[in-house]
Amino acid sequence: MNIGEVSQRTGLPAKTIRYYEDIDLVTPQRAENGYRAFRESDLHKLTFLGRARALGFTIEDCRTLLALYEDSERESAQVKALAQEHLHAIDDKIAQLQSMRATLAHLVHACHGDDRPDCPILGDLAKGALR
Amino acid sequence: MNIGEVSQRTGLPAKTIRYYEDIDLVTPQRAENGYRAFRESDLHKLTFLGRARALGFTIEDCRTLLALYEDSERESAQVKALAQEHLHAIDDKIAQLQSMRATLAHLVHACHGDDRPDCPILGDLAKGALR
DNA sequence: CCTTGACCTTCCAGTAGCTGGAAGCACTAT
DNA sequence: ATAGTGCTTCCAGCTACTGGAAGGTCAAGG
Repeated sequence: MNIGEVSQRTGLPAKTIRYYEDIDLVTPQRAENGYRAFRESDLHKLTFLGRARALGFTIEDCRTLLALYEDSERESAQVKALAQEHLHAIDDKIAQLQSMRATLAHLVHACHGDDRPDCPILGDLAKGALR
Repeated sequence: MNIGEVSQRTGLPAKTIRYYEDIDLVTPQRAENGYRAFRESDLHKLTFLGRARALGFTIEDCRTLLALYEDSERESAQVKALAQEHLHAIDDKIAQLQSMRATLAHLVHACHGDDRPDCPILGDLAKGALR
């Protein structure tokens, strides 16, 4: 299977797939013409990676998950721990964004947004500044 | 005012302040010894930048906001539009994270997380893969 | 006067995770 | 033979910093 087909079937850009090879997440074989020759197992790994990335796992997390995935001796507790940690990170991020959102929404609401220059948004950003 | 004091008073790392000078967000004067000499107005700009960044505005947004801040002829509508656009971006991000969170929470919940290898988290990530 | 230590300077490199583009070979169809 | 697509490698760039090395400057203490 050439990279184009893999790209189509996984939904990952070819560039990304090459990059994943570069950082040793997949190691496709090579055809005689120098083209990458992907096996089904490579396709599965890439699908796996695509999903894990879509869930927001970092590349390094993905590497770990992939290793666990390939390790039939793994303890599911390890996977769960990693996922849970990531879940907390997501929660933190959501909380942070929501706090930003609240402040910003308040400011946007307060700004009349017309052709005059006075603007509570800028006012708030400059708070603490004398001018 | 030297960079150390500015750093303390704005809460921004000195490195960041130098970086902001590098990309022309602030242009402090120089003392004879080559040290950066910040005026009050630089401090205000940096405070402004710190707050805008804390609200998640990109550096380029900050540049625009700063220009509007300094422009007494501005129309507040421009500021409001920028803020609103950013608000939408934040909403999108929150929605995306919440969707991730839901999926992940479900998987975490489903995984018993013990010393056995079977793990619905890995199972789901591999979905579509035969193995 | 000299040294120590804190503070400042510049410059280079690296972070995460790709993405774009150039130059050039391989393959397919006409 | 040629055109067009797909593949290859390599280099650079993106965001917004951050870390570290090598070295100049300044104030205080002995």
